[in-house]
Amino acid sequence: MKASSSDTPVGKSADTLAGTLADTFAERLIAWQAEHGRHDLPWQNTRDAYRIWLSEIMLQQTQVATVIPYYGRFLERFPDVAALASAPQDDVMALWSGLGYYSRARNLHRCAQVVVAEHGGRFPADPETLATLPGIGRSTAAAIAAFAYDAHAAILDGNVKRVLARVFGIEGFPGTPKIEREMWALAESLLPPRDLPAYTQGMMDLGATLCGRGAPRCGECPFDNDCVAHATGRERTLPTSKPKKAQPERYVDVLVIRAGDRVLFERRPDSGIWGGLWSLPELTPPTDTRDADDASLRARLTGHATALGARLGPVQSLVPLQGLTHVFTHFKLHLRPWLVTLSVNGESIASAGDANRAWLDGAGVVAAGLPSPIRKIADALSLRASDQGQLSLSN
DNA sequence: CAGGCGTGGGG
DNA sequence: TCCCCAAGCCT
Repeated sequence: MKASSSDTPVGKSADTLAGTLADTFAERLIAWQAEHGRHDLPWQNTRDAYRIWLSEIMLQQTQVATVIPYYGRFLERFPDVAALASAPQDDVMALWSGLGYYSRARNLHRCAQVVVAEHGGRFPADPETLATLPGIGRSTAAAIAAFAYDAHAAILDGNVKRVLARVFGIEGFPGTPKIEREMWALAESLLPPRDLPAYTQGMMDLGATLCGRGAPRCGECPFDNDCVAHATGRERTLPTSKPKKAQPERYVDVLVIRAGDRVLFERRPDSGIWGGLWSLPELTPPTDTRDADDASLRARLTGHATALGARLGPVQSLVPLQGLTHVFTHFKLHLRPWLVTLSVNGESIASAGDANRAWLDGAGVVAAGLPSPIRKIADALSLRASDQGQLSLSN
C-alpha cells in the first residue's frame, strides 16, 4: 500500500511504477482473498478435479448465480467422470438445456470419455495436457490445474482482464490478440510462488465483486491508489469496451406439428446454433421477411408438414401462434410458430420417429434438451392444454 | 484470425 | 427499452 507515487523518484517511468506494484501484487491479493473473497461456492472446498472441471466449463461466459442450480442437478445425475462418460448425449444435453453455448455440453461429454479412455479416469495434472482436452482452453486448464493440483499457471478470464486493465492501466480492447498477449504475459509474471488456489480465486473474486463492471468500490480495494485506473480517474473507461457492430435479424417459421397428444421435434446438427439440441422443424429456406401470412407461405408450410407427417395423416388445420423474438449475442431471431394439426389415422405415433426425429408428448418435452425459446413455445402449448383439456389453440 | 456460439442479469 | 457482457473455446 506504500508503493505509491510519493516513493517514486520524479521522472521514473510508468513501467517502473508498475514493477513496484507487481512485486507485492500477489501477496496483497491473497491476503484480501482470505479476508473478503468467496469461500463457500458449491465448487469450492474440494480437490476433486471432476467437480472443479465441471464448474469451470459451466462458468465459461456464464455468471455464478446462473450456474449454481445447473451445477447441483448435473452432479446429482453424474456424480463422477465415469458416470458422465457412459451417459447418452441426450441426457447430457437435457441437463444443459437453458444454460446456453451448447458446444460446451458436447465437448464436456467427449472430454469425459477421453479422460476415461486415455487417462485412466483421472484428469491430468499439468495445464498443457489439460488444454488438449475438448472444451478446455488455456485459461480453463490453468484454473483446473491450480485448484485441483496447485499448479503454477495463470488464468485470463473476464475478471482478470478487467483487474489487469485497471490496476496496470492497459488500454485497448482485451479481446484483440495484441492486448491478450500482453495480458497473458503480465498474468504469468504476477504469479506467486505458492498459494495458487487462493491467488487464482482472488483474481476472480476481486473482478467479480469490488472491481466489477459497474461501479467499482475502489475504497475497499487492496490496490486503491496503486491502481492506475483509480489514480487517473479511468475506472469507468477501463477496460476498453468491445467495438460494437450492427447485428443482423433473422425470421424463421417453425412448425408445431401435432398428431394426437404428440408434437414432432428434430435434432439439430452439432454445428451451428443450438447444436445437438432438440428443436421444432424449421421452414427452409427461410422467408427472411416479416410478412407472416400469405397464401404461398401457408402452402409451403402445409407442404413441409405434409412431408414430415405423411405416415400419420393429412394436415387438418394450420394456425399461426404467438410469435416471439429471441436476442442472441450476434443476431436477433424472430420465431413464428405455426400449429399444424394432423388428423391421425394410425396409432403408433410414438414410434414414428428416428435418431433425429421424435414425436414427444408432454413428459417427453419436459425431459428433452430444448433451446430456451423453443421451450417457451412448448410451455405455452401445454399451458393451454391443461386449461382446456386439449391442445386446441387460437393465437 | 475474426467470427460463431446462448442466455439472463444489471445499469 | 436498450446495451453491455459474464470463470472462453473452437474453427
